[in-house]
Amino acid sequence: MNISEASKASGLSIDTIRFYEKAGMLPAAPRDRRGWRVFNADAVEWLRNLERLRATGMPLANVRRFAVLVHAGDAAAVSGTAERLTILRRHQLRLADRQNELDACKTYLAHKISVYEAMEAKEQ
Amino acid sequence: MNISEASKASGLSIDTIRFYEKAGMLPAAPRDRRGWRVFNADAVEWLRNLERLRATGMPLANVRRFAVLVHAGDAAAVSGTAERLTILRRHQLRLADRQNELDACKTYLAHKISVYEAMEAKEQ
DNA sequence: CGCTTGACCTTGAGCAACTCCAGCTTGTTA
DNA sequence: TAACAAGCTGGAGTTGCTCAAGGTCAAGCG
Repeated sequence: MNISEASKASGLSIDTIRFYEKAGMLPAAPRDRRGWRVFNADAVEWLRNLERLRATGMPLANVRRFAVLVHAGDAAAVSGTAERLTILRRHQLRLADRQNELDACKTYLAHKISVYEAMEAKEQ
Repeated sequence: MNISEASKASGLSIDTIRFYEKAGMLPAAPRDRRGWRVFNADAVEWLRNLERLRATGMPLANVRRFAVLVHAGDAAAVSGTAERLTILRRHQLRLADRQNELDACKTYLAHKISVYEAMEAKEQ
């Protein structure tokens, strides 16, 4: 799978994928003989995870730290479990905040839209 | 009400309020004799609206356009209703996307966290 | 009455996280 | 063999804040 397919499959733009690679958020993609990046199913799955975390506001620095822990060898796979849990649990809390913001905005929009609709109806 | 009180009441940082004023997203705040900005209840309510829209990802350019329409005179208050509705309805759609992203991430986190918890339990 | 303090002011630089662009390489297709 | 499509790199540009330096001014204290 090339980068444009990986982009479509993950929801990240091509530029963003290259940027993430350079930023150490994914293991450097292997290349074909032309020098093009090749993505397998695992790589794409990881891109999707990155997209989820970033879309919901996890800072790059945290995502990078999580990435390093996930892609480290077996030794780190053990020793880093606690830290990974910490990062993910902190993000769960952030999601709750986001949900509140979303709900507040939903309410605001519903209200304002009904006001403007009433104004339009009266004008006409 | 001074800027630090307005900041606490709206959830925007002091710097952000000044930045929004300069960016034309709020009517230039009146000043007291020292040159300090003064915010009344309406101004703070508007800051809260800005906070809701931005926290949920409306681009500055759209917020600014909405702000201009809202704070224009009576003539524009009539003629701009349709455009305001358009802006807000578009944002409602964006909220639905955000909700989906949030839910997807929630699921992912719940799954990953349970996996890591199982690993921790086994280690110990 | 002078001095310090604290909260605000402005201007401008810095930063995060992309996004876009110019110019180059390479397999394929006509 | 020339053109094309898709990728590559390095670097500049954009958005939306955030921070820092240096300045003003009313109020309180000695």
